[in-house]
Amino acid sequence: MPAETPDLRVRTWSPVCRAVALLLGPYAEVVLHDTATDRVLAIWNPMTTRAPGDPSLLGELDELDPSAPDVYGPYEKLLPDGRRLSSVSAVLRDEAGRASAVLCVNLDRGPLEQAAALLTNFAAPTAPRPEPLFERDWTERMNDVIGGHVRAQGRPLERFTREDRLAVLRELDEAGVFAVRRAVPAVATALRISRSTAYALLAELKHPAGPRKD
Amino acid sequence: MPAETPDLRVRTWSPVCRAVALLLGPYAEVVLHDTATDRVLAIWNPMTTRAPGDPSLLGELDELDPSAPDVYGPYEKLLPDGRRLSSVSAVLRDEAGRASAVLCVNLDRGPLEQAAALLTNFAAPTAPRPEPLFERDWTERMNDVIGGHVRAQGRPLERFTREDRLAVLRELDEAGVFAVRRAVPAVATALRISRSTAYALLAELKHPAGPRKD
DNA sequence: GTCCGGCTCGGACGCTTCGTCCAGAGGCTT
DNA sequence: AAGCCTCTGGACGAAGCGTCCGAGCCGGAC
Repeated sequence: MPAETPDLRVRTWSPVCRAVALLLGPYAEVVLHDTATDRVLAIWNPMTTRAPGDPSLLGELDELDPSAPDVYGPYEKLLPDGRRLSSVSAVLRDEAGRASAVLCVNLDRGPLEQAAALLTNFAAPTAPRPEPLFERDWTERMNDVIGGHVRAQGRPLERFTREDRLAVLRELDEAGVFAVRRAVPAVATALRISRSTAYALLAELKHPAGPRKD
Repeated sequence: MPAETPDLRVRTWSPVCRAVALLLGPYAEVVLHDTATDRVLAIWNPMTTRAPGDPSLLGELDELDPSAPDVYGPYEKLLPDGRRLSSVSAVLRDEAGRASAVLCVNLDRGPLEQAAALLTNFAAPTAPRPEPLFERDWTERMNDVIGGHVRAQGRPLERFTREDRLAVLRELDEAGVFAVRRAVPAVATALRISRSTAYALLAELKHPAGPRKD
């Protein structure tokens, strides 16, 4: 993606990144992270709006521990718009063996799962869903709830109605998500609304005597 | 399948049976049962060795009950060779409205399930999640952890040593409890220590190069 | 077109909570 | 007694929280 960058790491790994991005078509993004600054170095085929320079948000990969593995995953990630990703990460090292970057490949499993669901549901006996839905941290829960509504409404996040957002916030509130620090701004961002609007909608939930009319 | 039969029912329903058998390819069989004799009237695309005249083996469909539905299923059937079928049945009636035959369509779900498994397993996550983080009412969790240590140490809360408190705080921290608003003062109270001490101990956890000496 | 009501937005404000620091008060051992 | 360690309440700046306001952006009514 970047025209020409003076960064040696980008020049070194760019070909393989481009190749992977090309192979996995539109359903995978490839991200190169800077371990030192914890920011995005370069990104190919981005699925979100992340751009070089943005914070990476990937936890510390403990590259100081020599016994730590170089490759992680595949593990699951959830996007606010409901897409489910399979992600792998690799620690990239320079000639001296020092970790200098982290490569992440995020594959959208949505289309595959959709096809699989189509097949399993085709003429299937009406059976209860074996979905355990185990515990995750609140950020995952948030993406889960939002994604669930996206799928349920069949609407992309940008075309959510006011009621959709209210429903999402109600569910998250009942799940106790807003007891967590910094949860409100995070949810607002994920919902693509401003912090102000988020608080306004939340107030409306506790305060049904709002300006709403039916 | 049958060449020409004098049976009115077979002549009546044969076209739709042939059509369904054709549509569902090699993976479905269509069977027409005689309700009176409980025997196979005709069969298209058979998956087993059943032939016209064989006993139907289909359970009582209770066609005497006028409130019983006309269509059953889809329900699951198992074949001796392990194939899993999805089956639907329909009660067929003559002009007078009397049940005269039962149509069964048996679809082999095996190939579909195989394909579905292939898709779901493609690039599926194998690692759980690196984050064990928070969920469930944290106040309950807190009491749980503290109570566990009290029992494990056999010491009442007032006689806890510094290390005991450190251990409790470490466990709660790893459980992500302190991501919750107002959690630190609450834990401090529960541990019978001051807010200051709680923060001091927490700082010591993150900063093992503290004033501690051993 | 103009107006208007509803909604969202960013920015700003005051208040609460967070996390740190410090001086003092015990309680150990020596 | 002194020295050392730890806990404590109080105080502080920084950060986060929640509310409010004026400005823009529609979409419908006129």
